[in-house]
Amino acid sequence: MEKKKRLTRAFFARDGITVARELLGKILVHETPLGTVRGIITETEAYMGEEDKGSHTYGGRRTDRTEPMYHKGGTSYVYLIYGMYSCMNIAAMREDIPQAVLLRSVIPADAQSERIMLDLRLAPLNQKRKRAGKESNIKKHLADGPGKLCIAMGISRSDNDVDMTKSKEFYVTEGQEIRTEEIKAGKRIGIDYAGEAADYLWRFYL
DNA sequence: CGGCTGATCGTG
DNA sequence: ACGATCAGCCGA
Repeated sequence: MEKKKRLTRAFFARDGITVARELLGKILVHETPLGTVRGIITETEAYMGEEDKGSHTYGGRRTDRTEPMYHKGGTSYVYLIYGMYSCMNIAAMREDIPQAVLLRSVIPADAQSERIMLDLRLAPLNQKRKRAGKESNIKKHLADGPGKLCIAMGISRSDNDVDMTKSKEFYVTEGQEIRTEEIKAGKRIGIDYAGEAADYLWRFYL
């Protein structure tokens, strides 16, 4: 396993759009009970603080839930959505500036990660119904959505408000070089209520 | 592939 | 009440 450098505070202490673009190709690492999971980040969204109608912090909503967004760049923000899924974000900028990047999609960085992701993804489904044969379909959609990403990487609300520039279990490392022409931009997903902000091209993917 | 629906619960 | 969602199911 080649050694990759961990991303430092300086990386995250920039505006959310820059961090969102530059996180593409980087590797999210999480220590789980099943082993170390590494995912190459392939899709992100920027949430740009108190002026962004799409953001939880719009209008200065600094609450217990949104508090991690106000923390230093590199702080995790994991919240429960629709009562049953988690969404994983990393705060950008500095203390009191609540910009953040939603991680929407990763692909496994190695064979061990792929195996663990599959196990973690199958577990809840097996519980619901004794359905075999779903494996091939799950493999095609291992972590291609914010909820699926969290399940596949074993991320839950216990991973909220972690300083990812310091943690030994939860951090981001350098990955593969991405040329700017490989980065595509689109509208953010699932924020139709956000008025004109729903049309901003703040979603980035490879 | 695109569209629709039920599931489920912490937060404000 | 309401989601920064997902799986399952339907029809084309």
